[in-house]
Amino acid sequence: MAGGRKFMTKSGIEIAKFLDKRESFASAQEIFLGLRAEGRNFGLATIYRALQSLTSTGEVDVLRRSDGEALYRKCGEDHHHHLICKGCGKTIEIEGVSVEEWAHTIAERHGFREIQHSAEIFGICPDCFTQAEPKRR
Amino acid sequence: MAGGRKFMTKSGIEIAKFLDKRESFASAQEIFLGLRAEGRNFGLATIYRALQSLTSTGEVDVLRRSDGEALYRKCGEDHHHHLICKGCGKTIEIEGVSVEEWAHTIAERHGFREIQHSAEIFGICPDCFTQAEPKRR
DNA sequence: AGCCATAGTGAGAATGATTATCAAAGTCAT
DNA sequence: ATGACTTTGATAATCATTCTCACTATGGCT
Ligand SMILES: [Mn+2]
Ligand SMILES: [Mn+2]
Ligand SMILES: [Zn+2]
Ligand SMILES: [Zn+2]
Repeated sequence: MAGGRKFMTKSGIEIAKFLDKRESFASAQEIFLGLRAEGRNFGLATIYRALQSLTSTGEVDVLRRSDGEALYRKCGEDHHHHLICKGCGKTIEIEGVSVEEWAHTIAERHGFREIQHSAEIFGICPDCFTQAEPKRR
Repeated sequence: MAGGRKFMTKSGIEIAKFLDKRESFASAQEIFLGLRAEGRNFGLATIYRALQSLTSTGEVDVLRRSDGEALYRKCGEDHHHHLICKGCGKTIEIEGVSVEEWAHTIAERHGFREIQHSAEIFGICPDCFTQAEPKRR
């Protein structure tokens, strides 16, 4: 299901590596600044291009922040959902057999085909709950 | 859970009525043009303001299109999810006891508090599947 | 009716993420 | 090295959303 691995440019590989080191979702702008902070300057266009390529193959997951900005994360190969801390952004990959069944059952009941679904959980992680200050954004 | 009904301006009521007549999600821009087509001109600022108020009370649901644009819909009072046709936009409100349980279980297992969740299903409705041409966008 | 305080409106400017341009720089087989 | 092709990135263009702020509508009061 993880689309045929696509060719990746030199920059694309760097950007994928950068995402690999992050545990949380990051926006294109954050990636841009994060790489720059490491001394490696890429153009924004290059970053957006790489991100487009990476998401099209499923190598990178994307979701939308409440303000509409797109967030990217390098994830596991297989289908999964996310548990995300609203405080620090910590992200845990989760499975959801019951969700898969639910989506399938509902869709079938209404005669829908070519089904997709989204399901994410947001909350405050234990660290952020005890600490006054969340670690990061 | 449906927040204390908030005061609504005259324009806000009109905009809520407009959404009431629609079965699908609509963007702010579509609402703007739709109202204009009915001869009633509202400023975009007014529409965005009303939408903000309506979503804050939970009277109107909001979700993000894949391109990031926000979509709004007048929905039922109680908590629910959506089954949305990718062809015509037809939207069906669905319940998901199993999803509620899943979210709760996962969150508890990882010690997360203040839980929220999102879960939507997308597909092609029977009408759009048989017809060559989807009705609307 | 006339006056005044306050809330609501909307044209237009500002913001900010994303995309489009396109010329310059890199790659690579011959 | 030459030429064909790909990649890059500074910059401009888009476009949804928010911000400004002068103007209008409303409602209480005399
Ligand atoms: Mn799933
Ligand atoms: Mn639910
Ligand atoms: Zn946290
Ligand atoms: Zn349909």
